Amino acid sequence: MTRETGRGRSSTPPRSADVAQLAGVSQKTVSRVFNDEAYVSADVRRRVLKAAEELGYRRNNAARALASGRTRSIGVVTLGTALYGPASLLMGVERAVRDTGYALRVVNTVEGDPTGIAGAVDSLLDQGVDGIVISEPIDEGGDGDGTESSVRVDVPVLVCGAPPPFAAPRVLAAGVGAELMARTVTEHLLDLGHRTVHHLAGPQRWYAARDRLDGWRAALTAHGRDEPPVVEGDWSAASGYAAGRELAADPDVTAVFAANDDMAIGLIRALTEAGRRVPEDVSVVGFDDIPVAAYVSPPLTTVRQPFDAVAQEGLKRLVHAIENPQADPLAASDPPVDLIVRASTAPPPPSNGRTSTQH
Amino acid sequence: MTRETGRGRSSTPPRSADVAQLAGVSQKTVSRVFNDEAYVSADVRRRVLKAAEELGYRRNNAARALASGRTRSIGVVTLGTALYGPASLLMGVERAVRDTGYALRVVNTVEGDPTGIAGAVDSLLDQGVDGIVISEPIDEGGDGDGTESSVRVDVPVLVCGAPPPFAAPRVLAAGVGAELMARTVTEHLLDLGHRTVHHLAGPQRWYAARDRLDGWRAALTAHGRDEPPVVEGDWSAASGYAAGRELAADPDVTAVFAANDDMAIGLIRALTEAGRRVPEDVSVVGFDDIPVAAYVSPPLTTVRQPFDAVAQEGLKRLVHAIENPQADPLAASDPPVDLIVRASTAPPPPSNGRTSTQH
DNA sequence: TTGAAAGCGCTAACAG
DNA sequence: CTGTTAGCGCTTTCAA
Repeated sequence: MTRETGRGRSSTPPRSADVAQLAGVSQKTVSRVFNDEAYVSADVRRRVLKAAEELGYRRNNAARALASGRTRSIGVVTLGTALYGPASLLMGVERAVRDTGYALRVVNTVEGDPTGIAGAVDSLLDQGVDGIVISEPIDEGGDGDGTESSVRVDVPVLVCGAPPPFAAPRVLAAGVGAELMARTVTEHLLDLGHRTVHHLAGPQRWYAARDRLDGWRAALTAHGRDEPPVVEGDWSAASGYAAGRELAADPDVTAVFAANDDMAIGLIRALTEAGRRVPEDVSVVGFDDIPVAAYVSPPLTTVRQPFDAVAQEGLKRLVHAIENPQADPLAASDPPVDLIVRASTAPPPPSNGRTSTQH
Repeated sequence: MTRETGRGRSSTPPRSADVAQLAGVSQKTVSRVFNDEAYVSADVRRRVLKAAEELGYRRNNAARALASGRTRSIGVVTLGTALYGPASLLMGVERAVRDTGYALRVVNTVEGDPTGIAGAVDSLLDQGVDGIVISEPIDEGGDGDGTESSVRVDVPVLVCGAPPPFAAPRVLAAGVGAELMARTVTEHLLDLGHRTVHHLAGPQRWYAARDRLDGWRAALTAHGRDEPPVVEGDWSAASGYAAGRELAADPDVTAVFAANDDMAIGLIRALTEAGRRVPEDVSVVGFDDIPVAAYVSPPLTTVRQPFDAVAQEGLKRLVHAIENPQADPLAASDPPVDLIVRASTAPPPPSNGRTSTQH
């Protein structure tokens, strides 16, 4: 266990004290230089940097965390799917976290784990993170079973598009704008002259799915239209296909808003197979703008979510909450809506709809 | 800064010493219990656990890392895309890491960062990880510019499907089986009677793209067929579309192997628009089996990569290397191939190919 | 089977 | 502008 006090290839990595010795300053001064603190003369700074370079010094984060009580890391809870939306959001979060200078730790909610998100948060807390992002919250229906209350979360939590899933003292909600987008696509369909719009929803445990449903409902209500029964899928193209077979049988269906592109594509396939043309007989819009959306047949009308912008703003607010525990949280702004009209939407067939533009 | 020595709501979280005091044992004994060390009587263990529970004790990982020199975390370098393949692999890695009991840290290679993967690795090293996974290596062409040599990587590195991108003493290569899969799909096309197979490749900086190209080439060579010029895309459906316009003009093209499904879909659209039917005139196969692959028109023949299996085995080997620095690395096994034949492939049109099955 | 002592490498107060 | 002195909460020896 001998540590060579001088330089030279030792088996253990160099410490700040080694750098200090080589630079002829105190250890604290090395710390100052690496933390960009004020009050270090340019000359000393240079000498320290040079010594550090020479030794190949890098700060020990464990020691930093222990001494300061902060890990400078943020944990994100994901759902462990490669679905385009969640995956894009995760990438946005990564970029945003990196911009803030924090490190990123990732935990999935485990498949069969009954503790779900709470369990994932717990494991993040075990690791010692300064803040938590729940990128794709789902409602685990845990009211009353105690799961929620057992975890004491004392770091700020950012939840993307949902109310707090458990009691934490400092929760920030990041609006992802899904509701407004859903409203917009529904209105796009209404504007084309459709009497009403059907909705192929995502699984309602997901808040992302609920937001879209809410937006759809709001649009119909605002325009005084009938609200047809909701069909619920599971985000998969297969479930969209299944729903499509049902909907194809109903001649009243002239417009469908699917909660994601995958389902929309399955839906279109089922409609087509049933002899209902898209968009001549039935208009379909999706959600997400997955990479192939413009190249399927027909090219899909859809909306694109501003994942990067949402993640960036959310993280700015989270970091603010971390670093200013007492201050009021920063306000959130509404992300922009990006409706992409392609060829899967059109006016309803003349036989079926009055062509009146009822505005 | 007073810390209440007893229990009670203190502002600072409880330490192992607090637990020890409450349980009436030494602090070291608490440590023993939480590390599942031998030589702790059942009675003591019980008491310690109870005290810990009561206090809401959780181990401080920073302190553990500092004292033991291990962070019990693994870092993964990703490319920051939501492409289905990379995203799926990342999710597989997360699951696999969690199974090993390590924590996961994620870093993207930054868009405009010239240091690329080396920079990402460096930042992981800064954070102090025990091992590194490079999930989607690309060739950054950095030979001679010194980028590679400057980083001293002293932890084991697992690279998925590529030779080591830089000199690190302990590098493991995880075969993802892409080459074999590419061979298999190419042979599938040959078996259908196509005289040769064109390849729409991915960007050749990606090793994943090179593997597929190699497999394609190997199949053609093994069967003594002509090797048509390679068209290179960028994974996007748009690039597949562009390539498709080119290929559609060439009547000799009867079968195309696209390096991913997105490009295949773009390609099919271009072919269709040019009047060449898929699969009657041209067969197309993709790669990845993205969620919508079965629902586009025509349903796409493709291969599915065993991301979870690859990640699991890779991580087992990485952890082995971390925990047994001296031992020989574990051997890798070949992942299985899962060819999914759907409706985008068929025998070549009679006008164009001799219908001989040349085996 | 248990405990005491000694750090791990850094930051946080204070002095100068 | 720079240095000194204490810890942060664990794991690691080494004893008992």
